[in-house]
Amino acid sequence: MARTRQKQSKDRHQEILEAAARVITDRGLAETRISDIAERCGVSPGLILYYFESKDRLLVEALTYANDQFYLRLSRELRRISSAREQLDRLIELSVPGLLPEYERLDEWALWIEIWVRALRDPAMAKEREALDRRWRQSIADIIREGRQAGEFPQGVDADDLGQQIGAMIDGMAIQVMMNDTAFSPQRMREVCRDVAAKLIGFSLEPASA
Amino acid sequence: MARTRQKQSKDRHQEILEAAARVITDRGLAETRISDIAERCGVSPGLILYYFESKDRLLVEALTYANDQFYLRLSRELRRISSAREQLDRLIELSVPGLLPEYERLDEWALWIEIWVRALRDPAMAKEREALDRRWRQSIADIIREGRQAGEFPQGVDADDLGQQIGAMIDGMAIQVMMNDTAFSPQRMREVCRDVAAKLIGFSLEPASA
DNA sequence: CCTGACTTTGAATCACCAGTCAACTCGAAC
DNA sequence: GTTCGAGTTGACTGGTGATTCAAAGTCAGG
Repeated sequence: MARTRQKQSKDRHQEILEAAARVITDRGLAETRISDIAERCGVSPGLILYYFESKDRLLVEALTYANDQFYLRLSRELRRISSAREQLDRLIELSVPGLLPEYERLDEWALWIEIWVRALRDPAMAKEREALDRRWRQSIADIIREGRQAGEFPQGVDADDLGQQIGAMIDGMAIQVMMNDTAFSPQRMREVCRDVAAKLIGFSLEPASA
Repeated sequence: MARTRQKQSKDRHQEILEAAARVITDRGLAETRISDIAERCGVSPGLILYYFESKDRLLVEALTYANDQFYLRLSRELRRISSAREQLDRLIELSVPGLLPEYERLDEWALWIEIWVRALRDPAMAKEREALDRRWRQSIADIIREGRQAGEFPQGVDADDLGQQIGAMIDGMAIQVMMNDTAFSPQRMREVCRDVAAKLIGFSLEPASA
């Protein structure tokens, strides 16, 4: 059946993307060879280029794919939480590098930095990056809007602006944590992020929960 | 004279570092060839490796060198300003990518991202990065301490913690601005940074100056 | 069983580039 | 003016890795 073939082909496609993301995480974009990806899939190097036009395109797709996965997981989780406060907490938790080892997931942040570098010079990557980033900031802004509607958060600064500010803060701190485990621990990042987010949005943390 | 030789040699050393930083800014670390650097210096490729043990060491030194230059410029400027408020403003101005074209300087931030990527896997780079970053956050914390001593800023959160928070915010926003000129302009970043910094430190901006 | 399209292989090609090296230049010291 | 050695050149080497390709394998449908 054409269907079977198509499905098989699609699986392989995805399999390669996953392997690529994994290799990039482990070795870095610069040290990623097609043969590494092939090895990880248990196939020959030639096959990689049978499924992808070029190494470059594959890499961009892989970076995008990995970030998509993260986003899907994030929004699936948030959908289950009703309180905006708790949504925000969870979003922060999921965004702190290395805080939740149970996930055994790729280091999303290492991939983000690779995306940034590449986006500086590769227009295709730049475009993808913008979409990914917009979506991410949107999630934050949506939580704030919901929280306001529910009366959990006060009115105030434009929600999209806050999304941008809180997003920037998370990005900046994630870099520190990722680079420099000792001076700035994941736990500390979580605390500070909650704190600053509260201050920016304008609600106060219960003294007990700090 | 030995002196002359030594000086000449030192100039060449620095000349190569500058050329390297320039090439990295233009083409990105991944696309930087020894021959590009040589060409920029107007010398032959062989000479580059006469002065530097290997390409890798040269690149790390060049990234460090460029950041040093930025820091020196920054602290030279800040030393001339007595008001902490104005020091903070100036620090923000100098940190916003592309805000002050008159400098015609390298894009420091593009280099920072390269530093981050490399620091993820190269211990030598990681060490340099940490020192550079510490110094940078220190500058912010020092401004806050001075401002408090002078009564310009209220007492409050630990100055080093604030340095970390404000530093992270600047990092995060700089990334956005650098990547995405349209959605977040340098001017806007300056405003937002001042705003958020004021909120975090706990002073209020005069309505007139906004 | 055959056939033909899709998948997979791995050897061959091709370009590129870091690093080496033998030779050359040239100013300084004597 | 001769020697010395740092500075400089650019051709060469060696290795690497993306991409190509012809051949082989697989499998669904007839």
